[in-house]
Amino acid sequence: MRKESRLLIKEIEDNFNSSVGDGSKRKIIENALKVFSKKGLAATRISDIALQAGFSQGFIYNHFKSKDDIFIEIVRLASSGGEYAVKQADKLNLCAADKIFCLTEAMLSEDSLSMEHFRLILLQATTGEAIPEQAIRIAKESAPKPIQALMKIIQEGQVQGDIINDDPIILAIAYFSFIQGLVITKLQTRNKELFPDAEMVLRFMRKKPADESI
Amino acid sequence: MRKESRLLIKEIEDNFNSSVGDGSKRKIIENALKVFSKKGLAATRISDIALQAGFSQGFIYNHFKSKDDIFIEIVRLASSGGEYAVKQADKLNLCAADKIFCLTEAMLSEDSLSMEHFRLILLQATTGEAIPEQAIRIAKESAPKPIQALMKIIQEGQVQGDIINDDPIILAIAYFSFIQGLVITKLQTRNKELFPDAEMVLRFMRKKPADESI
DNA sequence: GTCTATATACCGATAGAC
DNA sequence: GTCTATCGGTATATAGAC
Repeated sequence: MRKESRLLIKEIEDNFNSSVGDGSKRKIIENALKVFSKKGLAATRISDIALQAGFSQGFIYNHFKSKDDIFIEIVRLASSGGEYAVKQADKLNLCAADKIFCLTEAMLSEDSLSMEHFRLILLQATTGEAIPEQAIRIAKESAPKPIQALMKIIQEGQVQGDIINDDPIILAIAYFSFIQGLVITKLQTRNKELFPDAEMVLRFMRKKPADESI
Repeated sequence: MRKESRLLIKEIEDNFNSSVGDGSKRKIIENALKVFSKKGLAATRISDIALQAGFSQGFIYNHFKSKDDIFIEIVRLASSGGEYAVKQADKLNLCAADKIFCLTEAMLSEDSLSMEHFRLILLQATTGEAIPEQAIRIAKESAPKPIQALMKIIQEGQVQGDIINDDPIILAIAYFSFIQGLVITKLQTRNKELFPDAEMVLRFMRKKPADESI
């Protein structure tokens, strides 16, 4: 993995850590994130979260009004995370194609745990119907932002001649769909060897397969 | 869309229709499929299914032992569907790359409704934890089958010189991940114009971008 | 600040009517 | 074959103890 990718991962995790607050509330959110991403909103019990966080069931209600309330808070966090990752990638001192390469390595990395959970939460928030109205609204409103940010990098890459001259929006949508699917697959199989790398992923938008030495 | 893709869609839908049985039980399954794929197992109420199917709540229990029982039945149907689609694509009288092209068009088509729902159900069955043990087992056991079937076509394409000489398993995994992600994106946005086509999707495994006229 | 105990409501499943 | 009524279990959220 490139050193810039590692930097990116660290920045993403740091951003998560600083967004999530402190004290008991932080503990609740961190653990709720894990449980929600595994079981989904409807199937997780407040007692699951409490147990995982090391508190009693009733204690959760000192910090949150309801289960939905916790979920909405997490969706809010997750919604800002995606855009942040792309923006940080854009700040790297690399050509556009390499910025996207590092973003991809970061997003597919085993170490981007918060990223992985976030994508699952947003998945639930946008595909499910048994989700608080407010969570759906937040997720839908923020969905275009990472796409917009990536579009900008893609256009830069098209000018530089590394990226295919298709509609940048469609390329960006294809990109995040691919990443989404890969994260899900990784979660399902937990097989680290038989897994596509960033090089393969980016081939669908690269003009020349660059140099086929992997 | 190619005519072979339309044929494929028809075969997939027919296969679904003939697998699902008849009478009231069929009505329950068809409607449970819709509700489950939207809300997830935990969040759907038996009454949701009953309402959607036009029956009373208690009537469901004349045909199924429990809510889990319905879900397991659907997972069973979904599990056979994916492999069937790939096998049918393989029977098309085309070169390997074109078989995969048609498979892709079929899977991304608006008309492959059963396919879309199936993927969502399998997604739940493999990523969720609050899922009946039997459903997880069925889903996990069947997961490698479409991959195996696609691998065979990919290898054929590599011999024919149309597909990149990467590990066929990894290419197949990447392919289904991509499709999975795209189906989810399509469901989230419902925007038919700004959407990648089969040509773009397949670029990551094509040796030559063939002829770049789209 | 944290836990225990409880009320309130809801849902899955059953039993029995038509 | 289909529906209505109901029981029992379980989870959320509250209230009050320590």
